[in-house]
Amino acid sequence: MQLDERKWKILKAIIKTYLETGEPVGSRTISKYADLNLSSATIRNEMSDLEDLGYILQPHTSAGRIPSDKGYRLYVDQMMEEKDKEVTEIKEIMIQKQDKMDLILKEAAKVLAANTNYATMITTPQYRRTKLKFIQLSLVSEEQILVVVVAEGNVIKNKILRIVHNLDNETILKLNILLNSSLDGLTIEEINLSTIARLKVQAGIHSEIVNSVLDAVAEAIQMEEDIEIYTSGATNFFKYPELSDSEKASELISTFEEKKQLAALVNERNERQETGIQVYIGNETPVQTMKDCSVVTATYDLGDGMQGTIGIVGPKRMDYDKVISTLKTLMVQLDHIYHRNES
Amino acid sequence: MQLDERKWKILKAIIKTYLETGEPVGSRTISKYADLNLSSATIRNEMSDLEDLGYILQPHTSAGRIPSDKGYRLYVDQMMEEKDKEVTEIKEIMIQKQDKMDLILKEAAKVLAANTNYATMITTPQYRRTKLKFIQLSLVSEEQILVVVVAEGNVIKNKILRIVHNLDNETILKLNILLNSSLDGLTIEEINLSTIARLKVQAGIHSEIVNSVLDAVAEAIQMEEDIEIYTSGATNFFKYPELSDSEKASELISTFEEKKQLAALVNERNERQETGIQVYIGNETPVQTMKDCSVVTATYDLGDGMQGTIGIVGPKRMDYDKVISTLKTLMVQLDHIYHRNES
DNA sequence: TGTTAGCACTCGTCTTAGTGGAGTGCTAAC
DNA sequence: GTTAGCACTCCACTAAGACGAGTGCTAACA
Repeated sequence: MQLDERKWKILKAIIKTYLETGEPVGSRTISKYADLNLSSATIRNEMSDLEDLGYILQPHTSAGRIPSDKGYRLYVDQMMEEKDKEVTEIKEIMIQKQDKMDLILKEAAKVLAANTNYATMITTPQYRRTKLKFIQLSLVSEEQILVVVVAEGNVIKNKILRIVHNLDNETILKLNILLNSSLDGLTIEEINLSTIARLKVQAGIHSEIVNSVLDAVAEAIQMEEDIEIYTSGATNFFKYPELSDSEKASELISTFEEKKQLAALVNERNERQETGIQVYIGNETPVQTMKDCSVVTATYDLGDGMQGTIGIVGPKRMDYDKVISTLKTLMVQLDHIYHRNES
Repeated sequence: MQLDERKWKILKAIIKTYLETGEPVGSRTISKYADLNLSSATIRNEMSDLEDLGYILQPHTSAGRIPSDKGYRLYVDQMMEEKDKEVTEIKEIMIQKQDKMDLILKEAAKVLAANTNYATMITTPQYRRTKLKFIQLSLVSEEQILVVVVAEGNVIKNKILRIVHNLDNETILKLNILLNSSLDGLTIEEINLSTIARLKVQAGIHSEIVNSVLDAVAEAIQMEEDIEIYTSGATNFFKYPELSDSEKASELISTFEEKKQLAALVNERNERQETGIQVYIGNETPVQTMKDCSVVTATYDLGDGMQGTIGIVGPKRMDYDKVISTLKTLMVQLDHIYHRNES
């Protein structure tokens, strides 16, 4: 059996109604739908078919129907196609004077949560294949030197090193020049053993410092350790009865608090490359605790190979339509903000 | 009427039992207590007195008694006196190789939450009256300079400035020397208008850069904006039936997620200077949403005027004994860790 | 052949009444 | 001053019943 025009309309009506009410929807409710003009009995027949096809299901006999994961999936896929061009507007995010991306991201998570009434997460961008831009050593006190590493995209890392033998400013200057001239513009993969060996020879008696500096460099460019995940609106789960019983809510909120588990969502790289938006419904999610939820993730791209992920977690009866539009808008905005700060 | 020895013993027994079970405790339960040897009837009489005195109360007729805020308060005050010298041991916090205080604090919040089964929060240290140690300007690209400000306690701030007219390295060097010689060792209060005016005169045509740099300095030393609060174990609220109904739990967890409201706890500076530990019971708390909870805060002090706050939020029937011991131990540990990293 | 009205049936939810038990306060005796 | 005993209170739990939303099926209609 195929999904004809009418069945699709009915399915859509069921899903939409369920999204609003959160309760199983019956045939009479759907029969009142304007552009159908069918009696409840007819609807019942069609619903029975839709159930056989696996798009909807009954929580128990004599209850209405609710969409199955398969039903949601169809709905979402269909919708993504329709929405693909259109990008709606949401209010400009309030950006405080701080030009720090971190704060903006935190704010974005908050705004998103407030707007959608779902739980949200956002990661700091990951600097894949980022190049070194600048290294600076300075003598802070007699036995401490400060290492500052700037990578492409103005990612800055500091490290304080303890040193054994005294260094004078002139030596530091020389080391600075040496380091910058040897390493400038290289990616982490390009700094290999031979580069390092050459560096050490040139550094002479200060080769141990080179080691420490390289550690700092590695730390600065290495993303793994440094990826932060900001979350907001975890308590929104309480707004949806199907998720708000103690046990489920506790699990979900814990997951959000822990953050580590959320990394799984980030790392699942988007198969849906075209739009960068990925929807996981129910069991499709890589995070087990979210099996009763739907998760929508979007990848934002700031150029220079910097990418981050935004995610929204809510009940399966999520307003997919709005969520996807909002995410798209946000991605565009992040892009703007970033490039405005840049120039 | 005064609290005689026997009443005090009974009150303690009631509170202890209630701390464990979380349910109103009746006279028979207490009568079984070893070192009392009284019948339930006698206990009932005493309990009636204790109720008149306001130390315990009945949720409803024919239920057992639970401690009132006043009862908890007496219990806690008494206990703090007893525990004042003793500092117990808990397992060493796992410190990863990172020598960053931030990570340690996050970890500390987690360990504390896991250990106590309450929700915990910890603030990054606030750098009051911190002195400037070092300023470094460097040319990163043609129109960007990097400002690095190091304050006492090795707090490092970075800022990227955009510049209009080209600067050569020599000018930068001069500015560096100028800035460091004028500002080194000063606190934020000591950098006043006359200092700034003098600086600008000396900087000549580059006085606008001085402005930007001073902004960065202010930002680096200013604590307000920069105080981070890490939280952990917010879902522990679910473990205590009296806090776990949707509404209360949601409010509490929101408060923890928001973090802003938590600042109120931090800012209430400890009246109890001697130990640095402060206990708020029920309505005593400055945060309204926690009126059904108890809050224990401790101030840790890393020297150099750097202080932070650790807090634990749980049900009123909190294991005050353990919490206070644990907090004390943690404070000592933070101190150790910090000074080990320092030297 | 597709659509519809009608009806019996199912099953979850809400309400109500009833029961059991934990705990108290009071009184009288030791 | 302490204790045993008893009547009383009130919550928590359970079972039974009423209600209603929704279904599936059948028969009639266009």
